[in-house]
Amino acid sequence: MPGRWGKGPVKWWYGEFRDYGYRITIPRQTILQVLDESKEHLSAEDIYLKVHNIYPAIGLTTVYRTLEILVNMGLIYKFDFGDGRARYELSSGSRKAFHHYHLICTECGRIINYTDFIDEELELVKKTEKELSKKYNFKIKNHTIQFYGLCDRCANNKE
Amino acid sequence: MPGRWGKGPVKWWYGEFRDYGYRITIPRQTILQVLDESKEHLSAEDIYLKVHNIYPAIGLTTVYRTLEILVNMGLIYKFDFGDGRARYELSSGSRKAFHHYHLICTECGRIINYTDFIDEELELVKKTEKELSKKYNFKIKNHTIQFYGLCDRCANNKE
DNA sequence: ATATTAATGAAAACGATTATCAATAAGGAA
DNA sequence: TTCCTTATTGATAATCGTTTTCATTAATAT
Ligand SMILES: [Mn+2]
Ligand SMILES: [Mn+2]
Ligand SMILES: [Zn+2]
Ligand SMILES: [Zn+2]
Repeated sequence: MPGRWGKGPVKWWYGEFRDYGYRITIPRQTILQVLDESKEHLSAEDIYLKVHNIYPAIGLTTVYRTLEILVNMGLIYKFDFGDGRARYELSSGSRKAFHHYHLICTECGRIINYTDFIDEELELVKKTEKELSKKYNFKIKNHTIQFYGLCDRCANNKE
Repeated sequence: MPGRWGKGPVKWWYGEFRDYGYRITIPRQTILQVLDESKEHLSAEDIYLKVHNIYPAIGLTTVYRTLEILVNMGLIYKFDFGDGRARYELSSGSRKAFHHYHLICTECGRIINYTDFIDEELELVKKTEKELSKKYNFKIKNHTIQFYGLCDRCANNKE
C-alpha cells in the first residue's frame, strides 16, 4: 500500500524497522537505497559518499550507526576482506540478493562473487553445522567461505 | 646440527629465513618461540607482552614487522575474527600445527578450532579451487571457512 | 676484526571507527 | 493538525590498532 506513511512507496524493510522499534528516517532510507542499488562491496565511506550525492546533510557517523543496526537486524552482512576497512552488502534475506561466496585478490583487492558449487558447499556446511552444534554446544548463526589469491590481471603483472 | 650458528639449537625455520635473505635475530627468534609455545590465537599485543617477558628490549613495532614477514613467508596465518585486531597462528607448514577451521563466538570472542569433516571440506575446497581457477583465471593461494554464532556459555546467558 | 647494511625501537603519524553532546525531527497522543 | 517525548542526527573530539620515520644497533660476509 504505497503512500501509507506520506510520500514515497512502502519499502520491503519498513516492517523490520517497525518490529525493532526503529524510526524510519531519511538517512536510513537513503543508506538502504544506496545498498540496494549497488552490486559492489561498499565501505562505510563509499556509502557515505553515495548517500551524500542524494542527501548532502548526511554525516559519516550516521552511516556507521545505521550500518551497525542493519547488521544486527540481519539485513546486511559485514565483511573484512583484509584491506583495513569493513565492507557491506545486502544479505540474502533481502529481495535481489543471492547466496554466494567470495574470491579475493590480495594484490588489488578485487572481489568476485561466485555461486559455483554453492549447493554442495551449502549441504556440507549444513552437515558440519549440525555436528558442530551438537559437539561444541555452539549455536551457529552464519558462516563465510573465502578464497584468497591473485586475479588474472595481477597474476600476469607478476611474471 | 645444533650450535652451528653459536648458541641454541638450530630451529626448523632457519633455512626458510636464509632462503628469503632475512637475518636471524633475537626478536625474531623469540617471536617464533612464543608462537610455537602458544596454542591460542594471539594478537600483536599478546605476542608483544609474551616476548617482553623473555626479551624486555622488544618493541611493538618489531612485532608488527616480524609478523608481516612471517605471513609473507607463509610461516604464520593472519586472521580477523571481527574484534578489531588481527590474530596470528603458526601455519600448517610448521611442525605441530594441524589444518583446521574456526568457530567464533560473536558475543565473547571465544574461538574453537575444529577438524571435523576436514577431509570432506578439503576435498570440496580442492574441487572448487580447481574450477574457479579455470573459470575466473584466479590463482588461489589459500582459503578460510569460519562459523559465527554463540558458544555454550553465551547462549545460556541469553535466555 | 671490520665493513656493510638489514634490523631495531622510540616517537610521531595515520586511518578507520567510536564516543560525546547539543540540536533536530519521527511518531504517538491529544 | 499541533504538541510532546525522546530517538536520531551530525560536528567534533577521542580512541586504538597499525604504519611511518629516523637515528642507532647488531647480524652477516669478508
Ligand atoms: Mn558479495
Ligand atoms: Mn586456529
Ligand atoms: Zn588483482
Ligand atoms: Zn561466547
